[in-house]
Amino acid sequence: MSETKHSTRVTLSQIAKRVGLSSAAVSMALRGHQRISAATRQRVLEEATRLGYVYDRGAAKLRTGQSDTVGIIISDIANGFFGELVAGVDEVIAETGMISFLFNTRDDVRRQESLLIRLREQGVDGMILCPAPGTDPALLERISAWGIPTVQMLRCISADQADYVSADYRTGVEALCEHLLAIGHRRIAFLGGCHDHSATSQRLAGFHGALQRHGLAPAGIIRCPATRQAGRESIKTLLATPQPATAAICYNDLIAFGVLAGLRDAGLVPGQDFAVTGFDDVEEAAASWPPLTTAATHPRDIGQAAGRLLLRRIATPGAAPERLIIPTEIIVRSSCGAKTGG
Amino acid sequence: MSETKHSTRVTLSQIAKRVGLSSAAVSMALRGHQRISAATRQRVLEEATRLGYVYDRGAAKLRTGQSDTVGIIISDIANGFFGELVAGVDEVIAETGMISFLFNTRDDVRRQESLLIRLREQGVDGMILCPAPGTDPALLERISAWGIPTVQMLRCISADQADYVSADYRTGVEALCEHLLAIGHRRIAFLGGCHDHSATSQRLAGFHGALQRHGLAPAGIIRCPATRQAGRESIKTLLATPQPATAAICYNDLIAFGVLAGLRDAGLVPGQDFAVTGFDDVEEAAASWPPLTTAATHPRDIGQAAGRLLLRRIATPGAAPERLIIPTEIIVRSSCGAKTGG
DNA sequence: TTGACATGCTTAATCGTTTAAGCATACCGT
DNA sequence: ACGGTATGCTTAAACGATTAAGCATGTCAA
Repeated sequence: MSETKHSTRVTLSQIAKRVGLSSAAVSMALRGHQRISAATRQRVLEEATRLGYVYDRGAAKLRTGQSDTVGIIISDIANGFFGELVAGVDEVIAETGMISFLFNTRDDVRRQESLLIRLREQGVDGMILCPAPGTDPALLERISAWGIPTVQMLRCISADQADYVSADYRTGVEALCEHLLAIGHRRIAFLGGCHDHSATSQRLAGFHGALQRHGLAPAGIIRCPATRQAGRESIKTLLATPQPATAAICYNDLIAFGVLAGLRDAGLVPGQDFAVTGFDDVEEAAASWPPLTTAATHPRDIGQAAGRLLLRRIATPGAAPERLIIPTEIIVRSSCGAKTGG
Repeated sequence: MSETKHSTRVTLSQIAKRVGLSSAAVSMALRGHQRISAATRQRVLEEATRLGYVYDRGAAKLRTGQSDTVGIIISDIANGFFGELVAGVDEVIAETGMISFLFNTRDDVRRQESLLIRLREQGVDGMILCPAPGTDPALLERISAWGIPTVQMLRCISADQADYVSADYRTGVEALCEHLLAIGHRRIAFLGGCHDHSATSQRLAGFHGALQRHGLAPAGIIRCPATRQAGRESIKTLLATPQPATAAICYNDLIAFGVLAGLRDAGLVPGQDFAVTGFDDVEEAAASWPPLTTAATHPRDIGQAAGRLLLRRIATPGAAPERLIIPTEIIVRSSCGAKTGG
């Protein structure tokens, strides 16, 4: 309760002195090395807790080269979707006794760059990266030259050079589009995805694919940031066109929520006068007004998969890059509600 | 481009060898020590980048005892409110060249405990802690014995033992309650706050204070987790009571959103048949349906304040604990809309 | 009795950086 | 010419852990 002295760390050799051993023996005892007798081990453990010993991971890392630490770099913690994602990664990582540090680029490439440098200096054993839009295509080469095992998550710079885990954006958007077509819509727009990255282009591929199969053209593609506010403004722009769309497929749920608000601003009833779909199925989607038709992306599963892939990569750095696409399911709610006709 | 060798780190002494200096001189040169000539410094810098030198923070920490690292422990990254909060902390911390590691307890005390231990082993220079409900009251004593400067954020175990930054929950709820009273409500309930911690009790104090001033009693207090879903269910429980309330003050915006949905489930029009207020003013509050009356808590400001307080604490560990309460402002929107009468 | 081998430890080196102390050399005023 | 001081480095010892190699013992089979 009062034995600990401030400002001076308890070390292995202090324990060693008290129990009459070498610090090497103490180190082995604490880690359960089999060449140390059970009795000795017991004495060491007791003395360690008595003195208030704290393992110095920095010192250990210097010697072993392993930090038991991985970095997770994501673009936006404020987006609830990422909360689940990170929780998924963390479950898997924590199980092995490693710990995951979380960092937020806010989709700023410069910030991403400085975080990467910092992680490298810290000597993490691996990284999970959700690359910011505008990331230098050569980044993966650079990272691989650094020798840090890395998994790309949600967005990929190149799936040939590093592992990659994501949701099946293409098929998800395709299914949403098919649904809108099935209930009679012919003028469908796509909203969102302000930067070019894989997560955007895959969605657009699904969008175009579905339309082409029906011999239709997009009724508008408006790029905007993935925020509520941007969605709210985009829908106004869309409605101001000569022959406005009757339905919009949004980049994600956040934008869709904005669109719902924007429609009400314009005096329209979402789901009745205009159909809206989102993407991700965040918690709010079921409770919004009207409830949102969307594609569920299972962020926790994606996170877990990314974590497992990273662990595998750390264990066997040489293996060929893997690519894991987690299926999505569309969930029909009333935001795409009644068929509106043409 | 191809000079770097894998698996073998470039060190100070390698640079030293190439430029014909001691590793000590190289260390000083890289850090801009004034006793090293400009010419030497230049040569060292060039050789360092040529060899692809990477600073080893672990090794430096071992020697200096400083990690230039702080830990932020929060309860729920999935809550958008925390995103801003963390961004605020980070701005202030990053400015000094330090870096902040983010961790998520998910309001689990056991997880919080293991994170704290891990941060201690990592040797962070300081922590910002948003304690999980049910945290041992003796925790602050323990941490202070560890000698790690710590700032409590949003929730406090004890404001006498460590710095504390928070929003003015009491006054905020009081103002919301006064507003509801002013527009005619007499039966007002409080929803949310499932665990006992300061952030809950302060809100309840504001609630009771305002009611008592008008000689009224609460029309119900329902405890529930701070989630949309919980809000949606709580309002049903509330409406099922004999003489149901006509207005509800919710613990935070998330719960309020749930309540809005729950009211619609019950066939009521929120803001017209029943008044609802939230807390925090998250982005969604302005765009929800109906827009939410709430108290703005300025999470970014709180984060910045916490960051600054931590820096001060690291600089002067001996100073008396500070307590900083950031004011809130109520924002009236239509969710508490028309006076409903009694 | 002897060699082989297992057991339970110790010794000493090492990871990469920082820093106090020391040591030349040059420069300056007197 | 001489003490004093500033400049620009070097030497060597840390920081706290891990680990390869070594060294006493004890045990056991032949």
